[in-house]
Amino acid sequence: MAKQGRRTEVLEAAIRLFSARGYHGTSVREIADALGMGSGSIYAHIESKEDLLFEVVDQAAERFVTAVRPIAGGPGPAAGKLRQALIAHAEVVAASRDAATVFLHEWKALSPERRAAVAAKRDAYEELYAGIIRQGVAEGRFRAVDEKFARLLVLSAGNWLYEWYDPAGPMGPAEVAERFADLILQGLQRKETGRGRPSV
Amino acid sequence: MAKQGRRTEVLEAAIRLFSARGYHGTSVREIADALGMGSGSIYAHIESKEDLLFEVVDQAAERFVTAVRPIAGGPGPAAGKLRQALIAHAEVVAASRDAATVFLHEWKALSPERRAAVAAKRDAYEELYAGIIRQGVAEGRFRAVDEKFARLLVLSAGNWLYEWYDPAGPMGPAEVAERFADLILQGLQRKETGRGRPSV
DNA sequence: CCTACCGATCGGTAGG
DNA sequence: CCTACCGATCGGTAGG
Repeated sequence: MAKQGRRTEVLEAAIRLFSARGYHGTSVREIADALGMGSGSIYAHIESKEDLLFEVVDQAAERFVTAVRPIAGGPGPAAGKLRQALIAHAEVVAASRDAATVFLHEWKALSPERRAAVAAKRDAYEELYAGIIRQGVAEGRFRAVDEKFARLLVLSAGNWLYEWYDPAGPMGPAEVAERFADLILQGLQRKETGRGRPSV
Repeated sequence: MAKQGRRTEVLEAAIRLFSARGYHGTSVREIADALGMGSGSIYAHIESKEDLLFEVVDQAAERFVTAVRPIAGGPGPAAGKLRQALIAHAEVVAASRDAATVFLHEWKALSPERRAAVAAKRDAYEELYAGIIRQGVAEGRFRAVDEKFARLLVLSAGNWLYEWYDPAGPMGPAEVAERFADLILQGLQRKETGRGRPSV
């Protein structure tokens, strides 16, 4: 418990520092300093700096997949699933914003094999959204849009959250997600404007 | 011309390397190597590594603002401007993807003063989109959505482009931008589905 | 633009 | 978890 707890503290310090300064911009000494340790002592808890990065990135990827998978595979119409998936995504960002930042920003610093492992998880995550969109089109509730672009629009909004969302701010993650979901589902343009084709 | 051309080569090498490995992950020696120079010789062209980063980031920011400002300030309905702005944005990414990556990824590595200068340009850029959206709402062509979220949705799609868009791929930047614009303007959901409120 | 070099810092190890 | 230390590499400078 003590050793396990200390290891968690090392992870948490790494998340904070990697998020703020980047992987290459953070030294092992800085992580050790944050815990009041000597710079060599940290190797009692980790094997290498890159192991630490992988653990942070992989855990973050896992959190997203775990949160959204049951929604995508669950019952109900696609629009509701899309809304719930976005809420779940935003909640993960709100709860682990620094880890999400490291996941999205620093995976390139991993070795090729580990990068591939993370890419596989990210692909699996994106496929959850693709499935929801295909379902909506198949149900006839969504327009027959290109699935790839609909998925990219949703993921762009979700993935960009870490850049601007402040968990300490006035708006909760669910509220933020609902607004994006409304916009994505209903569009920016008024429906009754113009007759037939949209004005531009 | 010779010296000026060489300096441009230094910038271009820095863009490529900063984009691929990050600012802190790239050494001055690697940039010099890419140009077949000794590691000290690069200081005949630049004053410091951070100066180099600032120049790359600032130039990229300038490209986006320059491309979109005339559209936002020009004539015509908001929907058309939004479409044109997204196309212009995608064209900048297509033409300078690595520079856009450095701009969006590495600005945190700048000194506080320079970071503030870049943030000001980024804010000005975002304001261009805010203006277009306000215009659309004022015209009655856009739904009375929260301007902030509409702007964030557009910018998220645009800013995430550098992560997945391949300029060498089959789809041109204008085509990509048009698809996003259609989705954002019209929404994912069919209009005639359900009566009254959307199904979820 | 080169050669030669600077002090500082890097990730990591040894031995306790 | 500490102290002491390793070779390698860092950004940058001097003198030509």
